Amino acid sequence: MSLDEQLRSHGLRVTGIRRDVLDLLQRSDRALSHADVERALPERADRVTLFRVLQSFEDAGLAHRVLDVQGTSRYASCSTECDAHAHHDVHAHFRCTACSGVFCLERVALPEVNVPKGFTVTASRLELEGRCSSCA
Amino acid sequence: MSLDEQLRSHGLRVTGIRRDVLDLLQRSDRALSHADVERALPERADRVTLFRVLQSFEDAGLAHRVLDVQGTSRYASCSTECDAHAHHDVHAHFRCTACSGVFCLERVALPEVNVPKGFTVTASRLELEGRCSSCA
DNA sequence: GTGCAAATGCAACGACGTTGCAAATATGGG
DNA sequence: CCCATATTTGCAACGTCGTTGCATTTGCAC
Repeated sequence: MSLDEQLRSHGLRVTGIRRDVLDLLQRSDRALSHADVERALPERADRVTLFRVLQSFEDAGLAHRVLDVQGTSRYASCSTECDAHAHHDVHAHFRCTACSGVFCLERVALPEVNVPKGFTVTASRLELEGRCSSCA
Repeated sequence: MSLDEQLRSHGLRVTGIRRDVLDLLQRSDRALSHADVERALPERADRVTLFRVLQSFEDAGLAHRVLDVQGTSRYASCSTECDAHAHHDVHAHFRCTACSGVFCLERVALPEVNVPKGFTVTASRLELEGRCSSCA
């Protein structure tokens, strides 16, 4: 499916910036921060616009947000199994403490955990930390 | 062990602010943000000082840092099994998406995960998300 | 008590993220 | 193809979190 089709099929209008950002995310092997995107974009885009584009992708289910070791948001394009309502809880992540990179890993079966009385769990993820191959 | 003894035994000088902050952390059932601490403190303390106090606690192994759903740092006092060098990788966490609260949970046995070639894992945690009892 | 290292307070700064508003643009209907 | 309109973009301003540098104060060892 082309970039334009993907955007439209998720209810988003097609614009140059959205096309460029989606392309970037899909080519990347890791989650990209707002700053990464700004740097890598073929043509300058307003900072605020990028925040909004990334947010629209998350709302539409085209990308999902994940925090890096510093607490900054990064975005990765969703695999096809994601949809707009349940695309937060299928990933395991690896966070590099050196470069702050975030990588999506395979799905894993997660252990059961007892949560305190009255708590409701909507998502659970396994989060790994360490050094990625570039920072080893 | 008294607050003062705990501070001293971790190589920290005893000051009023440190005592107050450590007391707060140990009484709390959840991880506290810098802003939480600032608000709850018996007497006004400089913002920067609080950041440094919390950081010193983390460095000394008296508390550990954990990010909430918004990516803001929160601190929780360490259990006795923590020490200055390896107190990052023993917890499972629950993050409330409503109030951004973070709660430390019991230890769990984590599943093995295949990481890409060249990656080194130094810590792994199970992270749960949902609503805490106060926000249900 | 005295001296020194450490802790505190203050000012300034930077990154990240948000909001409001005006101008530009994508898209559906004629 | 053009028009009307809802969306998107750009810009300015703002807020929070977190850091750094420096002067002052304070804990603590002697």
